[in-house]
Amino acid sequence: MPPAPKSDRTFTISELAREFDITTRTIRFYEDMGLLKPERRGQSRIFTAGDRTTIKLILRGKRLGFSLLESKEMIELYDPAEGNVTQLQTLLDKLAEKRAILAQQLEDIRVMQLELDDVERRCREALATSRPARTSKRAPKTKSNSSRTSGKKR
Amino acid sequence: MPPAPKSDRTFTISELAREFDITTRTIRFYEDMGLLKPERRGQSRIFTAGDRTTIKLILRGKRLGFSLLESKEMIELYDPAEGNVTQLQTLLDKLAEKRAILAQQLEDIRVMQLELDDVERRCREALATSRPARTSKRAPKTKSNSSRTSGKKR
DNA sequence: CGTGAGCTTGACGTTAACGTAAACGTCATT
DNA sequence: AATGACGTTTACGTTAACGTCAAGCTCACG
Repeated sequence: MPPAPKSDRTFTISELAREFDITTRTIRFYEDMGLLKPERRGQSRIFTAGDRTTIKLILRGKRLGFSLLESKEMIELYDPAEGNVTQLQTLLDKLAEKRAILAQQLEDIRVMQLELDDVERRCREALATSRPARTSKRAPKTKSNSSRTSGKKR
Repeated sequence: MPPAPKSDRTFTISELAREFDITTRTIRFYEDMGLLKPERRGQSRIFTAGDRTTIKLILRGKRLGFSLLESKEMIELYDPAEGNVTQLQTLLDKLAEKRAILAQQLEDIRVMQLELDDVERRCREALATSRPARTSKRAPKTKSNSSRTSGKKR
């Protein structure tokens, strides 16, 4: 028989666990939550490429701080299971909602990056002035002072 | 007496709670976690502008899925309290760590946005073909079929 | 003076997202 | 036939981040 087309590949629970560096318990938990619906080969679960994708989506959601229910919502948006056809407008609304969240996150990240830039800059300055400057021609000069020893007594 | 410079303004717990739409319980919890260190006026807590900023940082962290401990770490990076001066290299390492996380989040958001674009596009297509098209000249045509009713029996 | 608004400190309850352990089934191999 | 390597279910435990009382101070106001 022909070597089953790659798209039909199935996975065991431990294969997926290894691939995504999660435990089998976690995968079973996702099933309990209704996020995965693997078929059964006797007792054992058989996962499809679709299940694998779902796990990817869940983990991406987690990296952005989404709860499992939020991820579930988004996955259901993406995969309009049943009856959703009658709810196209609702779907568009939810899409806008999610977009708003992502936009806020983008802004939050942007600001955080700027702040990290600032911290790093000051940190490098401190390094440069505390050490006699490696190849620099400028004398150490015992510059003003740490400039970050402001406030916060105690 | 002069009307106390704005930077010296202090806040009560409920003022901050209202401003950020969180409960006083939450603020006290943040204090227990060591994130806030308000002074005391007798029994009552007196919050400074710095405390207010800290709350802002915490909430921004939460929007990105950071735990309180993670936010605390970042805040401590930003506000090198004590002894950190000796750990400049460690600080730079942690900065790089945080940057990596933010970069991953940016990528995650980018992909999600693309996916939402895709869902929305198909959604609008479905709307256009299901309704007879408002000002269109093209006949409804009872197009192929929903094209999204693939797989997933049951 | 008592009453309400706002503050305090416990201390137990709750939810999400798993961890962990027990007890068992099923093969393939030794 | 026993030993692993893998799978299963059931069920209680754990952590984070608060929620939700309870009981009590304290101060201005009518």
